[in-house]
Amino acid sequence: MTGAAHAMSTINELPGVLDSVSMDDCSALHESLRSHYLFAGLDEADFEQLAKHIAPTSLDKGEVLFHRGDAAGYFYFIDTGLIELSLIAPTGDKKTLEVVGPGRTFGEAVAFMRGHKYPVTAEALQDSGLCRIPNNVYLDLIRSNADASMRLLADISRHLHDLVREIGHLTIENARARLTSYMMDHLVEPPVDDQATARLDLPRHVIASRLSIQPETLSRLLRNLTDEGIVSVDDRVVFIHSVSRLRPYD
Amino acid sequence: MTGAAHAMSTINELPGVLDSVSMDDCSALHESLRSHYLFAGLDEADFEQLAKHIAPTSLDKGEVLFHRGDAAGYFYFIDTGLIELSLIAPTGDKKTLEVVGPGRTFGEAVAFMRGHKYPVTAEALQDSGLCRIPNNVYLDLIRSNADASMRLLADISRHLHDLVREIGHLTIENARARLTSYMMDHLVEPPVDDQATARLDLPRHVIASRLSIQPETLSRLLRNLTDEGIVSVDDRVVFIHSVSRLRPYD
DNA sequence: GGTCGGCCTTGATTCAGATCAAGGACGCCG
DNA sequence: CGGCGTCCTTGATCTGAATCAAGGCCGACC
Repeated sequence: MTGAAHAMSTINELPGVLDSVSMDDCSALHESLRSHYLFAGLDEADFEQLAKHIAPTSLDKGEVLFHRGDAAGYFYFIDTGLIELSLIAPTGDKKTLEVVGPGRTFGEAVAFMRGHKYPVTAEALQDSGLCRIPNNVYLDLIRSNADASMRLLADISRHLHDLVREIGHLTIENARARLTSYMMDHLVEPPVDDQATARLDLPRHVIASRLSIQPETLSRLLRNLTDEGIVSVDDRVVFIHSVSRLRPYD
Repeated sequence: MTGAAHAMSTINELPGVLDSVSMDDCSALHESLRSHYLFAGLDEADFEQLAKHIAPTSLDKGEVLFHRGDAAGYFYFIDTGLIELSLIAPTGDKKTLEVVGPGRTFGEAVAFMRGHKYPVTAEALQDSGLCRIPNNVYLDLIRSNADASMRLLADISRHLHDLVREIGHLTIENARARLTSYMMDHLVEPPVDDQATARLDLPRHVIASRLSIQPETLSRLLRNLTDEGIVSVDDRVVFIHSVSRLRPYD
C-alpha cells in the first residue's frame, strides 16, 4: 500500500515516487527531499505516503508557476533552477521578495491562510525542476506528528523573521546600505583581514528589484563604491577591499 | 492538579490564575484568555496548567517591555492598553511595524527562532495590562496537541501574510496610497453609498511611523485630500466623501 | 491667569532616487 | 561577418518626500 499500484508500470524500484524522472535522478531527488528540514521529522512510512502524492514539475525560464491571488493547493521543493517570488504592482512594476534555489521549499506557509491564496507570484528565472507537494496531504501527516509540526513552525517563523528584517532594510536603510548589506549576505566565504569576495549571481535587474531600487541606481551605486576604492567589480564578482569601509556602522 | 496548590492562599476560586489581580478582573481576564485563538484548542486541564505560569504585567505609558535583540522567553497577551512593536535605527529613527491592542497577543512567533531574540522592540503607547506567557510551557502543551499547533501555525502564517502585504505597500505604493489604504483598514463601518468614516485613533506621529513617512508628510497629505474635497478631517475622525476618489485603483 | 512644553501644521529648501534618454558591450543567429 | 536583441552603464533632469525652520494650538501645572 505504498504506491506500488502506481509504480507497477515502471521498472523503478522506488515505489511510486516521481515515476517520470530517470532512476538515478529520482533516487538522488528522493534523498534530497527526504533530508529536507520539513520532511526530516517524518518517519519512513509517512514519508513514502507523502511521496506518492508528490508530482515533478518542470518550468521553462520566464514561465510563471502561479500568480499572486491564485488558489494555493500545493507547495514546492526546488530540485534544480531558480524561482523568483515577487509582488507585482498594477502598473507592472515588480518587487522581488526572494529568489529561491535548489534544496529549498516555497509556498508552505500558504496552506494555513484563510482563502488559501498565494500572496506572491512565482516565476522561473531559469529552466527549473520542482516537486509539487499537496498541502492537504502534508498537513494530514504533520497533524499526527509533533516533531514535524515544530519543524514547520520553525520554518515559517524564520520566514517571518526574514520579512521583519526586510522591512527594517526598506525603512531604516537607504539604497546604498541595502546593497552593501546584500553583498555581505552573499560572501563566498567569511571576511579575512577586512577583505572579502561577494558573488552577485543574479541578473542586475533582479538584484535591483530585490533591493527595491532601479537598475540604473544599482549601477551607479556600484560605480560609486568602485570610485571610492571600496570594491572592485568584475562582472558578477565583487571584491571588497575594506569590509569596514563598506559597512561603517556594523 | 490544576494549580490549586498555588491558589490555596487566596480566596480566588479560579485556581492559581493571576492571583494578584482582583477577582472580577481576574475571571474576566481568564475568560478572555481562554477564548483567545491560541488557547481555544487547549483542553481545560492543559489550559489550567498553562494558567499557573501566566504572570500579569503592567506597563506605564512610554515604558519599554523589551528591546530588539533581547532574549525572548515569553510572549504576551494584552488585556488593556496599546503596545507598539517597532524597529529602531542606529540613528534613533523608529519604524512602527504594528500597534497591538486588547485581546491580541504578540511575540509568539519568536519562540521558534534560533537565538530566541525578539526581532522588534515593544513599547507601551498607553498604560497597559498584559499577561506574560512562558514560551516553553506553551510549547510543551502544543507539542501534544495537534489542534493547538495548527492554530499557532495559522496565527503565524497570518502574520507572515501581513508582512508580505506591508512590503507590498512600502515598495509599490507611494505615501498617499499607503495613507488611504490605512484609512480603509480603519473604517468605523463598511462604506455605504461610496462614503465612509475612518478613525485615526493614534497620535499622528505613530500613524506616520506606521506608514513609514514623516509627521509633516502625513499632515500635508491630509491637507491635500481635504483641499481636493475627498475627505473632511475632524481631529481623529476622517469622513470620506468619496471612497472611489480616495482609492481610484481599487 | 500665565507660561511652559507637547504635538501638530505650514512653508521653504534640499536631496535621494526615479525617470527619461542615449549610448555601449556582448552573445546569438542568419 | 554583420546585424540585432538584451542587458548594462552613463548622463541629464525631475520629483516625492525628507529636512530645516517657524509658528499655532492646547492642556497641564505653577
